[in-house]
Amino acid sequence: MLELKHLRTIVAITEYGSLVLAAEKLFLTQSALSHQLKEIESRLGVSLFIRKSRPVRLTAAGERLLETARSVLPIMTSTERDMQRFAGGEAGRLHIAIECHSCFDWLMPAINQYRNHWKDVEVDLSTAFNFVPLPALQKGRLDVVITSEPKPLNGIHYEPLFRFEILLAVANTHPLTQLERVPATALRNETLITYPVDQERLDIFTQFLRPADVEPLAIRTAELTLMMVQLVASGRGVCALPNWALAPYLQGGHISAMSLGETGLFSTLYLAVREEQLDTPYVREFINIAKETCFQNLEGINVVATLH
Amino acid sequence: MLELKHLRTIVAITEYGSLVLAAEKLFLTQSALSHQLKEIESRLGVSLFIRKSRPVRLTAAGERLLETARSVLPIMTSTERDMQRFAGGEAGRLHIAIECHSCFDWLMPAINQYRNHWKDVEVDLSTAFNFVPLPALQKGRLDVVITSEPKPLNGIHYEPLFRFEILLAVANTHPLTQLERVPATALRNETLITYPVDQERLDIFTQFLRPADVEPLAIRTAELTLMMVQLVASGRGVCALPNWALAPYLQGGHISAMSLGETGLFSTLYLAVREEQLDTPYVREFINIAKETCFQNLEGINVVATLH
DNA sequence: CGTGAATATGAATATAATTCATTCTTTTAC
DNA sequence: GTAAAAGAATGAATTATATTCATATTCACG
Repeated sequence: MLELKHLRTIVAITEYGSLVLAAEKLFLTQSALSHQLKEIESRLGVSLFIRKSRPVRLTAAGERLLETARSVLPIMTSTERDMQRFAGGEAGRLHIAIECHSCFDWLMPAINQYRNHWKDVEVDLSTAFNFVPLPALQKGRLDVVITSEPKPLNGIHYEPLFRFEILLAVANTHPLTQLERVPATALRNETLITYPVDQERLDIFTQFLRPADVEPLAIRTAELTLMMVQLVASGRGVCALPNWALAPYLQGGHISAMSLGETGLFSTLYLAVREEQLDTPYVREFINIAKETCFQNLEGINVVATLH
Repeated sequence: MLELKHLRTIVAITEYGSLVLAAEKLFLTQSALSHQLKEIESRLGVSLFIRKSRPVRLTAAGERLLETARSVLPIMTSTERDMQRFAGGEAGRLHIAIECHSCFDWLMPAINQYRNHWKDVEVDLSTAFNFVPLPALQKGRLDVVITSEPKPLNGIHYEPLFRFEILLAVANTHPLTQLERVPATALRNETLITYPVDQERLDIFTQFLRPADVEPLAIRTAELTLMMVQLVASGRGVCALPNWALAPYLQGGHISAMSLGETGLFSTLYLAVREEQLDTPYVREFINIAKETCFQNLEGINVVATLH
């Protein structure tokens, strides 16, 4: 019934005091305004202006409508401004999911830095361990997925972040430290400590143990990298971790990192986004910051990583 | 650009989860809604819903728009409800002007009583002594005028309230109290006390002194009836007042009230409104309450009034 | 991978808004 | 008080916008 058009009309007429002037400001003819006013007055069953006087004056009902206009129109203006932000890619939603558990370590600082510059972007990070993140990305429930398995999917773009080696962490006192490289078979006698996620998602299984048809002696899980490292240090098992996740703990001297297999077990981390979002400024910028942060975190790590 | 229609659409779609259902609730076809949505999305340059999923889900921009809808639509609803009140004559404006100075005495209680039952009517009382009230009534700047001169005017209805006598108040000790009735000429030797308004508006001049071509010895003014009475009581002049205004002061025994001229000076008080408003409930009711209040105030006064 | 339900699309139609040309009303200035 | 000027209202014609109908396309789910 009532439309914003009418509110704008009411405001213009009261502000300029005549239909002629108001019409001009609204880029309409006086006739259009007169028709419009007549129409809404008859629909509402009230008269809004007293035209017998110049400048035209509001009736009581008109005053009430003006009051509404004054509270509603600014809201609409600011809404439209926000829409422009969304349209211009300055504002948006960034629901991020990580498949790779240790990614927290470098992603959190990246997100914090990003937030400082993109206040109008609603960032949300979920550890997507109980749903499949890539279809969710496709359907728009997610906006960014950090993954090491770039399954080709319609409309999904994978941005490579960095290549890293998955190393086996063992206690310094462990007999395995005597070897140059660790073969899959060596794990038959070890307790393997992993994050509490599906084995499908762990490269150590999919890329290393399964191809060699090896099962470790036992498997136990830990939530945090630190916990895993402590378990390893106290000789209760071994664990496979990305070089960059392991690096800080190697200084302590309690654990060693060793390459897996003949060639080492390597993987690449990708940042997946929908192709349509690739040129959106706020997404583009997130990708840039993510990459930068990776480089900073990886500086000097490769050296450590190849040590054991 | 944005219209309320769009806000209503957003709300309906999020509420019902599909265009089909939402369209039904909005009394539109699914096609209409799809076109509308597409249109506004392209105008804003953002997409508002993700249609690839069922139920359809809001994008970040859509969320923002929904937030606006939730704050704006209730305002509009309550505005429309108020418009209905205005249309139904339950709400309105009652700017009242009194030409007759002593009318305060009975009008104030009337207004107070009226206000209790008509909360949505904005009542305003102005003592219109520096502008001509009837043209203002015609043009809608006023809504009610209390006057004793029912000048026939286009579109103005005069509702008679009551007939009253204008009496001359004199001190009990005054020689005039010896006369049966006071002729105009008797005022040649008197100081006449009046309200501080134009003589045109005072019946004592227009109906009594001027026709007899008499000017009083002196004229002085007082704002309030009480002050006039006190001046009269202390012998500093005489004054002409409506019988009902004078009545309360006659008990005191310091002043007397006397008829003017051979037949007495009578006048009728009218309540003037615009004809178009005559059937509006809130105006009609004001007229009724005004009349009732008059009757109550006048009960028993006629007796006193004819005394001196 | 097919089926049913939902959404999108294009052309036709219906509705609503706007303009043009003119008349009626109010204000102002003489 | 009246005429001129400015503003507002009106009606018909026009234009723009919204809606529908018929149909194609897409998506969810088995």
